[in-house]
Amino acid sequence: MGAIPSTHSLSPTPGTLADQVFLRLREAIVSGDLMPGERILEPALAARFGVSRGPLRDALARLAERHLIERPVHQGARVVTLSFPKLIDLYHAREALEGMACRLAAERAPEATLEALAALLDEHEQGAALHAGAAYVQDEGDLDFHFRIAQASENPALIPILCDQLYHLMRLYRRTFVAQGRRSTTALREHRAIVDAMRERDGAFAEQLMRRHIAKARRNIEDLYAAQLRAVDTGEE
Amino acid sequence: MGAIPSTHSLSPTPGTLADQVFLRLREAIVSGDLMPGERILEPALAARFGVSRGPLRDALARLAERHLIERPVHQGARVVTLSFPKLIDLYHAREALEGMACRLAAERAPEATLEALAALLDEHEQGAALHAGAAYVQDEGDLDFHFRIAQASENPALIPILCDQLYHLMRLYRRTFVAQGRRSTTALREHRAIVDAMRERDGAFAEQLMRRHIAKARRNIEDLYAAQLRAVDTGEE
DNA sequence: TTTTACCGGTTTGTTGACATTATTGCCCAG
DNA sequence: CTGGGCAATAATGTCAACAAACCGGTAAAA
Repeated sequence: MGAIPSTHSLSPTPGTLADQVFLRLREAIVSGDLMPGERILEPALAARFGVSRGPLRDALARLAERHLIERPVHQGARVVTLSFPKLIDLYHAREALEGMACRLAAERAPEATLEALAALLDEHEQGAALHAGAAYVQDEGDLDFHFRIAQASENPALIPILCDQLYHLMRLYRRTFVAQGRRSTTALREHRAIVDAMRERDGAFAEQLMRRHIAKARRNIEDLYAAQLRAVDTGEE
Repeated sequence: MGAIPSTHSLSPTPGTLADQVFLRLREAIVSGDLMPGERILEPALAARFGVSRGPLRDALARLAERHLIERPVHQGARVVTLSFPKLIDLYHAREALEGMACRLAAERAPEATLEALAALLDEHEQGAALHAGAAYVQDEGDLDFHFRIAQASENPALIPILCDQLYHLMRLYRRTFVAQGRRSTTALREHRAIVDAMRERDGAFAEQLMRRHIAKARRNIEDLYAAQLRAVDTGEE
């Protein structure tokens, strides 16, 4: 459920080799198969993917452009290293971009798209009722919701930034900073309010709701992190 | 004055060959040396830059990731084609991102940075008085102002998007859609108001002012474009 | 006359090999 | 025993050559 339907599942010719390597490598990074900070050896990876270093380097150049890897000169490539401040920075960017995406979607998106969004929230509600506490699928569902709103904005300047860059970084961070506990039910309510505003075509209000929603999530993470720091500071380990 | 101080002008080793080709090629595209929509022949460009196709393809992969060129499979690379709707989309993205950058800069940036911003506006005022009507330097100055605010946000998620992606696309569009007439003096006043709010550390207000400033510029362009369309429609040519 | 198939030339995507640079292990001095 | 310098090793950046795919023109067929 969810994930990225960007490639329309064309099996015979998924494009060039470099494209395939790019996709597989990105998935390997985001899914945690390659750990953050881990060194990437070109010969080893090329052999693992069964291609030469040419297409691999092409893919590495693209991934570096999307900040999923870092490539200091003559020192090879490393998976990007994560940090809490960077995660907070990400949330600030999301607040601005997804707020605007929400406004544009509310103003422009066809009725059917907004209906589909509402239907998606129904699914999430049932999913939450069924296997309650399955934080992973909840998180994926949350990202899926935001992902679809970005696409509904129909703004080709916003969509790539959100869907091709920030979205994957978020998935990477979620795997690492597992924190963010029981916010799913209240988050679902906020999602409802956002979609309601969009269906009323109130772009300004929808933007405000989305921004508050993301800011709330950010503050939640900041609090959890601060508490964690305090526990480590005063306590054991 | 102006331009991008990203590379700290290190003459001996400006990095790898691919880096140099990337920078030169980006400049060639943004400066109009390579026209929008123009096909890019790899052997020809490689010869022109005096390198092999390897580093060139590396640079092409990066430029494609930044949406400065398009690379359909097996059909070579073309400089991105411009359109008026895309420009409007850009302005929406800028409104969101630069608004947030402005808020963060107002809250975080050191006092000296804000003073430097005010000083920059003084320069712009004198420049406008001196060679009044030199639209080119005014535009460059305007971009420089926005560029510096992005950096003052100190948010490594926002800065690359604005400074490495949108900024260069803006330069490219300004060369093509030359319109935007006498908005420089009123724009300068708006810049002043923004910096004033920042110096008062009023992040929310600074964000609002920046967003209105960019939205105003967008509407100005939209009006000019609509008028231009009407003239073509009813008139000659 | 228009459409379609073909074919040569060109370009791209890919590969393997070469030179330069960083990293690792080792040896020796302190 | 520890730390610094040095050589061997391995990796990166780059280049030139190969194979598959596209483009244009030509000619045959409807």
